Amino acid sequence: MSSYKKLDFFDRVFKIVAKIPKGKVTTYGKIAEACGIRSAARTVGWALNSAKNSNLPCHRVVNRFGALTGRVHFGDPALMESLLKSEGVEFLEDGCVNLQKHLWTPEKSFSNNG
DNA sequence: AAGCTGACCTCGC
DNA sequence: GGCGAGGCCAGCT
Repeated sequence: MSSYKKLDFFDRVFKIVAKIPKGKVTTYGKIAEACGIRSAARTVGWALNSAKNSNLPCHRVVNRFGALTGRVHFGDPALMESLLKSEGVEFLEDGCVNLQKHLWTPEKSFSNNG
């Protein structure tokens, strides 16, 4: 079943990111893995690049360190912090998100053509 | 049309 | 355990 359209993976990311619960954050790898391809972690980021044009909560997506890498696309890192903090997400001295508390794992339930 | 780049992660030595 | 290279997909030049 590896004959699915390529764009399918791309869309897959949008659906997952769109399903991220408020006050939670996930990582690119988790999304990529949920899509079925953990190696496509960077593609997930690229997907968000186009997703930033949508209403997807891109700010809830961070790297495995919890650092807000997409700050460049948001304009300012404080903006993402403000958004996340507003949702109740805690930050560490390093400026990273408390993944151990807010780390959310995407569900692959929808992967069943749902 | 071909090649490089991009918000990353995982594997190999 | 640390460093280096590979992988995935799409967009831009």
